[in-house]
Order: sequence, then C-alpha cells, then structure tokens
Amino acid sequence: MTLRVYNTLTGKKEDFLPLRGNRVGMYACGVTVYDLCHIGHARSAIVFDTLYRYLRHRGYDVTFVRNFTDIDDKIIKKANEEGVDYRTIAEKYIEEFYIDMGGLGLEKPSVEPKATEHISGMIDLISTLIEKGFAYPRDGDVFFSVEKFKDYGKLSGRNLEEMQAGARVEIDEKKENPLDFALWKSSKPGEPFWESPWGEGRPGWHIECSVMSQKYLGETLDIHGGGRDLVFPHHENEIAQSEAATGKPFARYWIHNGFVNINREKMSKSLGNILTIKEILNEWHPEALRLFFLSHHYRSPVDYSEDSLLEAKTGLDRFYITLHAIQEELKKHVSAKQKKEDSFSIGNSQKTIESFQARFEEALDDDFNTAQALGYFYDLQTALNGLLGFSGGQPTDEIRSLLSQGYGHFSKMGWILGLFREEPGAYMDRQKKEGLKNIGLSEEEVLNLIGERNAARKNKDWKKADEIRNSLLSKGIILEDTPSGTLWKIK
RNA sequence: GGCGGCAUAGCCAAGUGGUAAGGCGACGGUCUGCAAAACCGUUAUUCACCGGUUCAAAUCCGGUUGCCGCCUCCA
Repeated sequence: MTLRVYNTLTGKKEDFLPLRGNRVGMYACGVTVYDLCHIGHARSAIVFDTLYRYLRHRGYDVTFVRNFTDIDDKIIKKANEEGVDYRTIAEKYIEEFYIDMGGLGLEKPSVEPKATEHISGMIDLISTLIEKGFAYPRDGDVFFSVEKFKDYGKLSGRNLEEMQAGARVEIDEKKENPLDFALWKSSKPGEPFWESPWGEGRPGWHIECSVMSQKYLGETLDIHGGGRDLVFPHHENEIAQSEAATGKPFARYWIHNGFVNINREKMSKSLGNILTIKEILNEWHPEALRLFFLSHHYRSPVDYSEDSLLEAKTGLDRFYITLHAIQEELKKHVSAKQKKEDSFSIGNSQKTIESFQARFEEALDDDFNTAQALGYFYDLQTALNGLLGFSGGQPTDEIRSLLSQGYGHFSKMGWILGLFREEPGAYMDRQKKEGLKNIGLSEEEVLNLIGERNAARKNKDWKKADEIRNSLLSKGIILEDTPSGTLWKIK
C-alpha cells in the first residue's frame, strides 16, 4: 500500500514517492519569535510532528527541518517597545517555544536553523538572483521581479493579472511591479543590520526558508509545509526565489494544515482571543489537545471551545482507564480455563485486535487520516473492554494474550499519534490528585468515607450507603463498586 | 472586486462513484441491593437546496443559498 498525500500544488492526492529512495527531506515553516506561541502554532506543530512520526514508522529515513525566524520587523518593533536588543527578544521567545513544544510532547526536528545564522547564504542566493536577472537592487533594497518568473502564482492558483486587478497591494515607488517582494531591506538608523553588496540591511522574510531548506535538504525537498495562510505569499515567493535560482523544482509535495478558530471566530490580536499554548496546558493535558486536533482532518479548519476540549479529555480518560484495567488484569497470575460457550464473543474481539494495525496504517496512508485512525482506536478499546468484562478477573491464557496484544497497539501505534505516552496508573493518580485539590478533600477522607459506606453496605444499610455515595457525587467524586472493591474517580 | 474552501444525525466528525466509520449525548437491555463503569442494542432510507451525467452520486458536472479563508503580518 502506498502512502498518499494531498499536494497543495496540484490540488490532488498523490502517491508519495521520495526523490532519493528511502530518504525524505521535510521542511516546515516554524515561527517568528516575537511573542508566545498560540493554539494555532500548536496545531501546525502537532500536525507536522505526526507526519514526521508516521513517515519514520513507515520506514523512511526522515530529515525534518523546522526553522526559527529570528530577525524580522515585528521582532525589531517589539525590541524597540521594550528598549532591548532584538536578540534578547528572539532568544526569549525561542526559549519559550522550546518550553511549549516540550509541554506538548513533540519530537525534536533533526535541524532547527535560525535565519540570522544563514545571512551569508541569503546574500549569495540574492546575488545569484540578480545575476540571473530575476532580482534588482534599488536604493539599498533588493526586490524579486515576479514578472520574470513565469510560474509565479502556481501554488496559490492565481496569476499576476488577477492579483493586480485585486490591487490591495501598497504602492511602493521603488518596485517595478507592486507585487514584487523584498529579498533584502536596507536598515534604518538604529536598526540591526548586516553588511551586504547593497549596503547595510537585513533579509526579507521569504529568502531565509529558501536558503536554509536548500542547505540542509538540497535543492529539491520532498515535503514542504506550514499553515494554510503561508500558501500566499510566503510559499509562493519561496518557490519563485528557489526555482529561479536553481532551475529545479523546489518542493515535490506541499502540505498545509487548516486554521484554528476560537468559538467560531478567527483568532486575532484585535479580537483579543489569542489562546496561548501555556494557557491551554495550564488547564488541559497535552494529549487531550492532541486528541482534539487529531480527531479532525489536518486540512480542515477546527473550532476550539472548552466543550470540545472537554470531550477530548473525556475520551482520553476512558482510554487510560482501559489501559490501566488491562495492566491490572495482566498482573493476575491465575489462569482460568476457557469456557467453551464464550468463544464467539472472543472471536469478534480477536478479529478487531488482530486487524487493528493494518487498518490503522491504511487510514494514515490515506493522506494522514488521523480521525479515521482514531476511530479504529475506539473500536480496539471496545474490543478490549469486552474482553475485560468477559474475563471478570479470571483471564484465560487466550484472553491474556489478546489483552497484551491490544495494549501493545496502544503503545506502539499510539506513539505515532503522540498519545497514550503516560503510565496509565500515573495518569489516573494525577487526575485524582488535581481533582481532590479542586474539591478540597484529601484522599484519606475519601477512603474513610468509602470504608464507612462499605461497612453500611455489609449491614445492608442501603440508605446510609447511598447517602455517602450521593454526598461524594455532589462533590464530583464517582464511586464504582467492583468485585475487587470500590473504586473512585473524579467526575 | 479576484481566487479558493466548506455545508453529513441533537452536538463533534470520517467518508470524493458501489449503497452512510467513530466519538459525545439520549433511550432500551445485561450486570448491580440500587447505582456507576463496562458490554449489547436503538438513535441519518439519507449527506444545504435545485437540476444534470451514470446501471449506480454524500462523492462528478451546472446553478442557488449560507458560512469561512486568502489576496496586508499571520500557523
């Protein structure tokens, strides 16, 4: 089965065939480090992290590059506002970025280059573009001439005439065509600058990605991606620069993730509804956020709300409860004999468990359909819960083997989705601890009440037993009586 | 104004030509002292609307309506 990916460039799903056999070069546009990362950055990071994991699972040798834009107008502006050097701002937010990505549990890319470390490469590339007639210097600035590049617009599906008709572009006297974009910008007094053949200045936004991707991945990348909004102008301009300079295709597959809306509104500074990763991780488990995102196709827009995160969190809790129960069941050393009449039900579960991985991979092979893949995880969970209920604390060898096979899927295939990474017991303990803190009860108090209730139950004093249960319930603690004792959890 | 996307049950959400995954919720059953949890079953004859192509359409084509994105910094 071949992996198929949707390519923004062609607007179609295509078979994924890397340029160099087994090796895959993948570049994702990172962040401009001038502020804290928000939920939109989180989605993009999670999407490409999942791709990165799945490609490796599929046996590819992946080099994943994700850059930092650490010099830019917004960084300079922020530095001026705070009266510090631009590097201070960049370093601060790079540090915060690492804290956030770590909090989300993301894999580290192979290379994380910074724009400011590749200035000379940019100067070289700009010089090449001038030599080849694709760019022109003007009063210390250098512009790329979009008219010279015949394919301009091929990624975003537009052409120069249409764009000029739209004409919402600011007129800059220096530009030959209003759509020409800056490769190099002369610096104003007091601004950071680098020496260049065109005078003191700094790079334009797009040039860094062309240079850094080429440096680490060669002239043609297998995968290039980022958020939808980068399609135009950023990625369009990257194609123009890179292909004009090398004469070769820049990237074979363009992958773009959809946006995150907040309560049906676009996230924006003016609406004041920017939700940072820190704010989310303060309140939610990182895997709940991940489960929420991966329940949607990566290209679709997604609407964030407390309710939807709560739904994801509920789902995550249930997965961990099942995993914990499997662990407990496998600890039991008794090995009961198979009862004959039960075999049919086991057969269904067995089928689900044994076919899981093939279905899971088939879903991800189809343009990374994580929502479908998760659907199979729910099926797997149902099958395993069925077995658990069925064995009733007396697992046969057959059941033990199926449970352990299922558990293996959760840890191995779960890794691809970045889910189920925590020790189930630890996950549940933490839930309890945090819940108790909010309720204002100690674990000891809860256990005492459970003891009291069980004493009442023994005496068939159902009234008292129910009173205790209801009083705990009103505080948000749910009791479950099982053959092996009374369990409790936070609602 | 130009370009593009989306519309699937009460809600969330897969599905791009072969007869509607999955989750949440709700209801019924099994289990239980009663619950809870878990399991089993029910919950869209139909995919915004109208027309067309086809043996066959949620899927393709044309039109209508509604929502959204990009065209300026944006994940």
